Amino acid sequence: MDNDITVLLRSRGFKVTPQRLAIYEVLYNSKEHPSAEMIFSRLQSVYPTMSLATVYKTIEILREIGLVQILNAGEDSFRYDANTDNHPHIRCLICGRVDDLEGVDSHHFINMIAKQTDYKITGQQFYFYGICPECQQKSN
Amino acid sequence: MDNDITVLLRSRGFKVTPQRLAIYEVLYNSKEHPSAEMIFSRLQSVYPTMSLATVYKTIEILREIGLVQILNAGEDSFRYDANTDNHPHIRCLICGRVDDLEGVDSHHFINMIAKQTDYKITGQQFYFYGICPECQQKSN
DNA sequence: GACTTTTCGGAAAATTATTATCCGCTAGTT
DNA sequence: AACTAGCGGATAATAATTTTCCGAAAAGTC
Ligand SMILES: [Mn+2]
Ligand SMILES: [Mn+2]
Ligand SMILES: [Zn+2]
Ligand SMILES: [Zn+2]
Repeated sequence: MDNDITVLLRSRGFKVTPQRLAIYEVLYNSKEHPSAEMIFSRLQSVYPTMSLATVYKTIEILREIGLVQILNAGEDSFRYDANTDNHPHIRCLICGRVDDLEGVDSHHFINMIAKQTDYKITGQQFYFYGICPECQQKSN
Repeated sequence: MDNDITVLLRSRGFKVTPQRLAIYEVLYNSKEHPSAEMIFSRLQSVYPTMSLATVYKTIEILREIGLVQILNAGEDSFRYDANTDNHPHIRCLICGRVDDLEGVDSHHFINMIAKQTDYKITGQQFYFYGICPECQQKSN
């Protein structure tokens, strides 16, 4: 994985830097769809001088080379995901966590839509919201 | 319709003003899911002194009383819709227009998701992107 | 390894959609 | 007509993201 990103960056004319590797590693090892701020603070101890702008600039490069996707879960900031497969997400309206919706096959639904529109569909995002298991328990 | 909103506003303790009626009317008579800025400039000629802040404040009230829904089509600003049914939207990546996807039945898909997650689902947004018929023609 | 070129990271300022504040004014009630 | 809670407009504030600028670091060349 560390090799994948190194090769990819270089082949696309981007330099390989510790910051870029570190930011990707946070995303790659996380299932919580961190925001720029979350990535930034997670790396504070390792890279105390890192700028938030570096996080944003790096994410844009990672998106460009196809290593991350940008999620808009209806919050005031974006979330980022190293899983670039198009998969649906769900956000808890109480604690704010954003999770994957596992094991969902959207193909049938998407094909149905494609047949009913004159648009040429190139992508889609499905966002659900609700209450996560933990928050359901707490409210009982 | 003009009566509906008047009654609704008053019954919820909001005053009925020309600006509020005008903003709702723009949304009600539009199929293009205008942003705050679009609503604002459409009303410039009729209400030259209207503030953009008034548009935002009014939209929030309209949302609160259930007359509009807020759409996040992945742009840098929100879109607003007087059709408060939960229905999918599609945005053209070339010209930027946001359209309804008509005649789509999402119930089966949503029920399938609901069965596969431990979340209690309370809502969802389906957002597609692609190329609209007009832009497809132009690129030929 | 030294030299050169190109791109980068960090700090700071800029941008921009949206929200908050403040105050004279208006809608709705009596 | 008078009263008052809520409003509209101007303006400032907020906050996520983007841009700018420059010394520094990475990759290519010898
Ligand atoms: Mn995900
Ligand atoms: Mn719509
Ligand atoms: Zn929760
Ligand atoms: Zn188009």
